[in-house]
Amino acid sequence: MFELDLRSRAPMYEQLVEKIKELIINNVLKPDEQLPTVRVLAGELTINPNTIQKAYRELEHRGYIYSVPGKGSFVRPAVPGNNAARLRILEKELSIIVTEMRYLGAPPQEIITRIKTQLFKDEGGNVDD
Amino acid sequence: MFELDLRSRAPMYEQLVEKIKELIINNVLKPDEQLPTVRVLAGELTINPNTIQKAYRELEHRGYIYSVPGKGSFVRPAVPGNNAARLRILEKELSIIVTEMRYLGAPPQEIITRIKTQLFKDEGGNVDD
Amino acid sequence: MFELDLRSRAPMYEQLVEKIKELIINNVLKPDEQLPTVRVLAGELTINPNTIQKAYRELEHRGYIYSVPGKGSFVRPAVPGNNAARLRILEKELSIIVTEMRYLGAPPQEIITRIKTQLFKDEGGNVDD
Amino acid sequence: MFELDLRSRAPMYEQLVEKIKELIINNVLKPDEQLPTVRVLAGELTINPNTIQKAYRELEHRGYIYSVPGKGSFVRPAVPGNNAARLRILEKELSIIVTEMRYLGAPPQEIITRIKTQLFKDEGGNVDD
DNA sequence: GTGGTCTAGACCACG
DNA sequence: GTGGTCTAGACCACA
Repeated sequence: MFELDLRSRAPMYEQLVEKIKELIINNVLKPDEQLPTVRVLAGELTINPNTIQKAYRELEHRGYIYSVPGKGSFVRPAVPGNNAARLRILEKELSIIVTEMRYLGAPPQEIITRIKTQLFKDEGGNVDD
Repeated sequence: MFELDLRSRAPMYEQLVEKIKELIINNVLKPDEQLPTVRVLAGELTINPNTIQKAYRELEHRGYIYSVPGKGSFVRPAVPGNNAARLRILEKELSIIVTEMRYLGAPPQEIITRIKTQLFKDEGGNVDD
Repeated sequence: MFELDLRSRAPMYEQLVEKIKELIINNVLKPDEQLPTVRVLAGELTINPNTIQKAYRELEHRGYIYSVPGKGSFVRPAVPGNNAARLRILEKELSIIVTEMRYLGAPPQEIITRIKTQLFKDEGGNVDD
Repeated sequence: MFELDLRSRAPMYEQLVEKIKELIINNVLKPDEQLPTVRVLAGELTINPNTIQKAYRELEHRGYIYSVPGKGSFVRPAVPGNNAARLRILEKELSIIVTEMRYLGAPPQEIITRIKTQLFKDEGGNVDD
């Protein structure tokens, strides 16, 4: 289910957080769906349960999941408000990346097209301006 | 000139690398312009010269500056091409960010407009004089 | 295991880099094999751990090893391709050396034979034209 | 006449030594031909005369030129004996380079061809002594 | 006076 | 116990 890069400089719990966050964002893990338990996931990935625990705690702290003691961890449904702060950060990161791509010689039109494709990819095909 | 976040979990040399890279990309630091010397910058930021040197060395490895022993460190002019690998990484990062922004409820059209404005803001005029 | 020349003008970390690179290239250190830990090697060579770390970091930058924080450093398996730049440098160096050998009076045929023997020594022994 | 790379990490006097050695080896500078005086060369390259001086001293030490006080520096004719030590070093360097090229995926036959071309490139031409 | 190397010793995140 | 970060302070080659 998850593929971790043992060679990566990024700590494993961090990789786990990103992977799960991606699954939630891409709607692979549906709202209120239960995540694998710490023990099960630790068994599948053959890594320390503490590492899973840490990743789940981090995800909870960032608002992507919620834990019910004695039951498990579940995907927290997205709430379209209260994300202003996170969005500001993402906008800044996006801006930095775009600037660097341009600096490295990527054609601006190509960058735009790529973003559009990403934004509208499963919406019905309106990629026009 | 530079502001470092001492509380951040990112190491100081890494923060320095990102800051300087940004200045180069945004053409604040011009090609072949000399960077502050290791000792001067260490003095200004009141951190150890070795930390500055590590940041400069990293920037040199990544191709953004070059160091001439006994003279100083200078901005390496960008060479279009041979950046394919780096661009691929950036494209992936961009994809992930855009997906998350969409998930958090950011209006797609607004994202596009923002990027366009940024990309074409100094389209007509050359940035350096 | 490693012998460093303290009198050499080449910095110790650079000598280490070359030595280890040679061991990897000659398959003495196998792919994914763990290198001695920074502290162990520092102990054996009676030099500062930071010097070892610098060498390891340099090897990582050059793509010969990878480091997993908390686990150790390992030989990165060679990936054919993407080495064009490095190969161009080596070809130029080879050209310069051969030219000097010829200038110093080394018999050309002897040079060829030596290289052939080396290249095909573990391939079946075809040393013919 | 000479092109120095100011960006290179190699010290300028070292670059000078290599460049002049190459000219001698390739017979561009003939035996007993006079080299430019320190002052003239310093003027042409717009670098410090001390740097030229150091390069010439190094070349003399390595046996490629000889200096006549009050007259200038001259190319020392190659003596096909007494080069055994230098040749052994070059053979070792050659061996290392070939091994790395092979490791990086260069076809052995191509390496051989390259060396042969280099060795015999002006075989039929003038070998006057 | 510059960048570069090296040492000695401390602390931290990670698994 | 690992690699990684940072400090404080020393010495060297180079131009």
